Amino acid sequence: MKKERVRRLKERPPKPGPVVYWMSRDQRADDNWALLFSQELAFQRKSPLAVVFCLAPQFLGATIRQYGFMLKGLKETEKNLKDKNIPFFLLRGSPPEEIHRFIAQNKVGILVTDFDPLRIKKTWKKGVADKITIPFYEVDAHNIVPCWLASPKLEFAAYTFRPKLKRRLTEFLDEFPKLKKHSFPWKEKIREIDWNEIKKDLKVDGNVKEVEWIMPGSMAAKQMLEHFIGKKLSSYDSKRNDPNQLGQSNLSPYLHFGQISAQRIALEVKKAKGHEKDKEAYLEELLVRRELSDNFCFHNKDYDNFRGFPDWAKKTLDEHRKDKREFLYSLQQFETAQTHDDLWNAAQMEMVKTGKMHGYMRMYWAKKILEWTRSPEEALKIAIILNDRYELDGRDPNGYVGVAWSIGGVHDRAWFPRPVFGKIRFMSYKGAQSKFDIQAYIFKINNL
DNA sequence: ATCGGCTCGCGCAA
DNA sequence: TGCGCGAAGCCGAT
Repeated sequence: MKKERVRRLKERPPKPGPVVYWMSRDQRADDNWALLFSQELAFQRKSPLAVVFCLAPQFLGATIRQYGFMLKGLKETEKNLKDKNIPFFLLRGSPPEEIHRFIAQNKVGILVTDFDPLRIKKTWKKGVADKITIPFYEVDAHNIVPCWLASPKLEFAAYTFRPKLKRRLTEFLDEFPKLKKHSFPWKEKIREIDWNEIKKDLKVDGNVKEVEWIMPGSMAAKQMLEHFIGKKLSSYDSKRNDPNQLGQSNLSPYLHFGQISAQRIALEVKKAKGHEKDKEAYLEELLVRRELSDNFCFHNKDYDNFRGFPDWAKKTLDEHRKDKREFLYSLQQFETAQTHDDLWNAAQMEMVKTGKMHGYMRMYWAKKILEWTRSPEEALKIAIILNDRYELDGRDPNGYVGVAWSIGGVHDRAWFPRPVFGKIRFMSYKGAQSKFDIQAYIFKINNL
């Protein structure tokens, strides 16, 4: 495995004792560079290896919808790891404290974790690094080209990022080695995890129900990928922006929880039969836009607030603060889909009912929140609250960048000015009408 | 249906 | 310093 996928978070001489992978963003046993690196270290040292996941009692407003999806995926991962003689421990509580406690109790020699650009994860890792006295590594198991290598700075747009990413892609888009059976057994007794009890014990919002149209876990993710390649890829370019066509890959919930690796998807799509145009359209989204989202959050501490917008966008939004808003809605009115716009309401209901709004509608939805609230700050806040509450793939760099693109011109350019939006790109009901059958979409959502 | 204008700033060529 | 062009558009003219 390429050593460039690994960074040191803490330099200390290694101690004897097991290698532990603190799994967080990449919740899978297969195709996981952080786990593969951990096993490589453990074999070199002839030491036991374990995977640890720390379940935070609450996480950025997540509900049972997301926790349920995650826990079922983790249960499967526990089994896949067990098949390789790698124990899986589920801790509960504040991650810095619990990880530190685990390391001390089990006399761990080296700690490895996966990469995540979000603020809360950085804080957790810093908390752990400050407490421990062993080497601590971070592996980018989520991106194909490690985030810190793809570009050393905040990229202005996709066109500035694309050539940098592509230059590195041939080098990093390689096959995964197989996870091996681990031959140095864990010494202590391994307690069975009672998954039902853990779910019952959660103190998260139970009002946003779990969804049934998509099955959680790595196995289901692979089936979804096969289905996408077999049935949808060949018309991806023409169908993906029509909310009435089932043209999207539906892989984002799995990608968000790391139940499948983007690198695996890219390898399979490249191998697949089909037109280059469709493959390229999909790979553009999977690679360039996804990894650009990590770039944005990694290099911009204000990735989820107004200060993170580009200067031209802040300036133009400031100049239009006093513009008259034709409609004004509260969070509660948005949440319950009580606007005057039947298309907007349908998009909101799609998200509430299924946990996944169509990609085209996500743009329209967020831009209308800007149009119908008192300030861009309020709009951004409402969009993030709703996205994180209902979307299976909420709390993801992709989500933050999506609303920042819609409301704050991030990775976009200036357009002809108009009220409220200023030079931020506008989208209209009429425009949607010219692209797809709005009534058919509304009908479909009402009948879910 | 299709086209041009609208507008900003990065990155590269000169 | 100039120039081409970009993550998904809109609008009005033809």
